[in-house]
Amino acid sequence: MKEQIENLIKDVLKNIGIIEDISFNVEHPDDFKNGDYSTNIAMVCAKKISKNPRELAEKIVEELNKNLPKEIGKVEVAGAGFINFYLSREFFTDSVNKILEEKENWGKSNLLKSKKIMVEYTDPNPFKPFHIGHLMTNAIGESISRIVEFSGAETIRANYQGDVGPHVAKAVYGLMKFGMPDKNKTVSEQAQYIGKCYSDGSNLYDTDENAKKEIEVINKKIYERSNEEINTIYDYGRKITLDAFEEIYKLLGTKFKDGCSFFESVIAPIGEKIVRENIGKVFDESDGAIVFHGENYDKKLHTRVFINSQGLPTYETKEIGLTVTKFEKENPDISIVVTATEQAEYMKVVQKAISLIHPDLESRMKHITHGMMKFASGKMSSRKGNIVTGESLLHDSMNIVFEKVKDRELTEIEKKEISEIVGVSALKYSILKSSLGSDIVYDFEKSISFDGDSGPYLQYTAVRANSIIKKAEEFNTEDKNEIPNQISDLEKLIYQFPEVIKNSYIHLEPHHVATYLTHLASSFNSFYGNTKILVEDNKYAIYHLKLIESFYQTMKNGLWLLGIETPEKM
RNA sequence: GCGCCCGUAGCUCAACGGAUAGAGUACUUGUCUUCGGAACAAGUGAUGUGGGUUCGAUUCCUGCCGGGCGCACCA
Repeated sequence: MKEQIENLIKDVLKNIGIIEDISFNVEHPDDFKNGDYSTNIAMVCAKKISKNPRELAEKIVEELNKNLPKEIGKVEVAGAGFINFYLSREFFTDSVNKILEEKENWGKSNLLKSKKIMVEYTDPNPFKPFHIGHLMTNAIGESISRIVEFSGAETIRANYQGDVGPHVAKAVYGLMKFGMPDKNKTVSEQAQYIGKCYSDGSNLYDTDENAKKEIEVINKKIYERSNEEINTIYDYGRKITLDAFEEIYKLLGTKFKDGCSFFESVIAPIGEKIVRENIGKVFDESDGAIVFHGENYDKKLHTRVFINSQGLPTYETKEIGLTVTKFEKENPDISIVVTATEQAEYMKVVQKAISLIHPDLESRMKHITHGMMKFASGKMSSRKGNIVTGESLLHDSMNIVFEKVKDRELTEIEKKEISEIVGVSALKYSILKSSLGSDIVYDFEKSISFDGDSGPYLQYTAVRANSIIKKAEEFNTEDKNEIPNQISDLEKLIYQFPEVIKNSYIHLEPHHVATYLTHLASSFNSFYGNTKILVEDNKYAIYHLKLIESFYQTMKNGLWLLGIETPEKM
């Protein structure tokens, strides 16, 4: 529709003798009383041809009115020279029908057709807890994956996990000292125990000289796989913690592509080889280490160490190995990496180094970053008094939802499913509702309050819509097939869904979808609160039901883009 | 010190350079013998600060103030 209006305007400009190539906007005004679309063309042109913008606007409208397509009801001049387009009843009725036809495909586009996009996100480390940062990165990465997928791209979900290095040695040391986890306990409990061994081992490393020495020996043996006992402990701990991550991914709705869970143990030697091959070309020796002088290429970059003076590869080198491996394995058109902002500057340097070795990759690497999660209440401990991890936050959220639905008329299985779906939604929405730039403040109480600006509110609104659709099956709609002349705000919002997704993709910002859905839900609730549908004297019942159904479909598809499921009831 | 990001109602967040800066929450008031009240309707309340560019600036440039992150052998 937007393109159609743009073309109409271009034709008119030609007709009235303005052939200049001028860039102008066609957008949705904030207020529906200013039309469904609006353009600033007259104001942009007026100056160039030194004319009064309002007069020019009048003239353009006069031309437009000569040949108005059926989708446009009327065109008006307003304000300083805006031209406002009001869409017709026919347009809205058609778009409702279109949504009902397209169903789960409603909102999909071909914007990224035949493009392959890899998204790497989450990146937790085996032997360590799944913390809140991982939860954030996962929510954002999953949503971005779904947005590009909906835009027609072949999407590859990838994950990168540090399964070797000092943190692993500390955990293995802890396991040797305090004993292996109880195999009768759940995977999650065993993983928590291993996480505790890591943190205890880490403390000893800092405070106890002997422990430090032992851990360094263990670290070396893990790399070499030279000690039977250590290998057994390592293999078991790695498996348990990875299995625990899988359980979390399942709850969060993430499935990484087979073969695209990359591990540091495999990646590190690949990176090291590349760096060593490029010493003297890209990398230099300095104080016994191999470094990259970023500032030689761009004043805003800095120097980073790629191989330390003991000859060991650093994270920078591994990143090179990872990037090259990704492109060799899947050859994506674009490779997106999602991490916290603290890695922003580091990544710029690494990507510069990579693009010197592989110039063709420069424009295909994208890094998007997000802030940290802070807590409104200041309480950093979970309900059980432990440090809040991503996993504990998730379970606390689900438990609170469970308490809320405890007394409802639902089966135990339904209650459990609902707590999972709604608990995840509360967290994800809190993360995804803001733009990615700065830190977010997480208010635990607010996110599960179910009011207004929350994931559960959106789900609740969808459930209400679904409920009335179900109820309508037993309602006699005969002779209730008139179409109202008046166009509701709900209709004016609903057809914009594909444009919102496009906008979200262009900026790689999921919050546009979240903001839109909240606006949409409030518009639905307003419609619902003011319109009696299943009553005998509603001659518009059939159309109203269609409208509600198209709302439900839009909300469901929109929530999916945020990685949130829509429950049947709650 | 240098670089990157950010300062919007009491609080948490929106606003492709456009119209009267929108929501939620909190507070005040009203609606309803509910097609799921976890609702609807109304009111109060904001662009850190000084310049500049523009027909038009929360948005772009710049000075200052205030926060976050990063700046060589951690990941």
